[in-house]
Amino acid sequence: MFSIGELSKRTNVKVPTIRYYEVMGLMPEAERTSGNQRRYDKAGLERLSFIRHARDLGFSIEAISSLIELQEHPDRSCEAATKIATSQLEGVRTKIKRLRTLEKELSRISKGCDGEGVSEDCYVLASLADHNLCDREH
Amino acid sequence: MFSIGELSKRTNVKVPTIRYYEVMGLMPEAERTSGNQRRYDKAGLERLSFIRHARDLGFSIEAISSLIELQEHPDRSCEAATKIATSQLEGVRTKIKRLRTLEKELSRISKGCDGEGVSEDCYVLASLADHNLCDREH
DNA sequence: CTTGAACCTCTAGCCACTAGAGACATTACA
DNA sequence: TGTAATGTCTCTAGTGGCTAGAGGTTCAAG
Repeated sequence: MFSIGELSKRTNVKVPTIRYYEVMGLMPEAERTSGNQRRYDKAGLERLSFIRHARDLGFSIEAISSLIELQEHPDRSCEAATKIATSQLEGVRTKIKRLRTLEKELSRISKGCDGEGVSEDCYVLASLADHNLCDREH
Repeated sequence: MFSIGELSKRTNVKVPTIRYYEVMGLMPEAERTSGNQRRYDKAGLERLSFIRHARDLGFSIEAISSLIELQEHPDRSCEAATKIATSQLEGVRTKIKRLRTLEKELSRISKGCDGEGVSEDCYVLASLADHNLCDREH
């Protein structure tokens, strides 16, 4: 049995965040000492590691909620869990695509100003002011 | 002179968002009709297009604030504006890197379950539970 | 038994909006 | 000119995923 601070150290999740996960229903309500402090065991540690890992991979609290429910009702869980993971993957790929477009545009804009000294007409500002100067949609 | 709704249509920025930009100091306080409704002219339209475009490129409200200030004091604005754009570009590149790592990991995890039928041990859930199953850090 | 660190609950703040309530203004048409 | 529909006004509160701080209690070491 260990305290919330111990749990925090072992998982690299901050103390208030652990309490937040409890409020959100991701962490079960912890056992308490006579003085009302939370105590955790191995199960708590594993649960929090799971949450942490999933958050690191960008899963929302809601998605993690579903995944935890699936863990607890293992019939058919695999299919459903894969679906959640796949949709997460799709989201990530979409974000990457979008960011790549932004990257191209921003690097074009940033480079515009650099060397040559038409100093009273900033290319960065001009580009932002006029979408027509852009190479592509974003 | 046109209304906030007109401006909204022309820029694809929602009406409450325009008001929000005014509160945040990105949009100047608009002229008002005798009945207290906002009226805009070409300058307002251009300003909002600028903001919209910058937001689309992921600039924060704060960064846009700085860019607008630079627009209004054009001495040395180019250098400073380029700095802001470059830092934005850096941020975007960092995000892309991170997301690529996630993508690899998620696609590995999602594929784990698909075909073969070890149905009582879901690979998605197992992977999330145990970071050691991961290929790399994230 | 005392001290100091860790813990408790509660509230508010972050960003960039978005939604909704309830009241007033404008506009199109009869 | 009357009226009805639509647009606009301000204000407050909610979103997600935490984070910070106040003010108080409990625990563990010496």
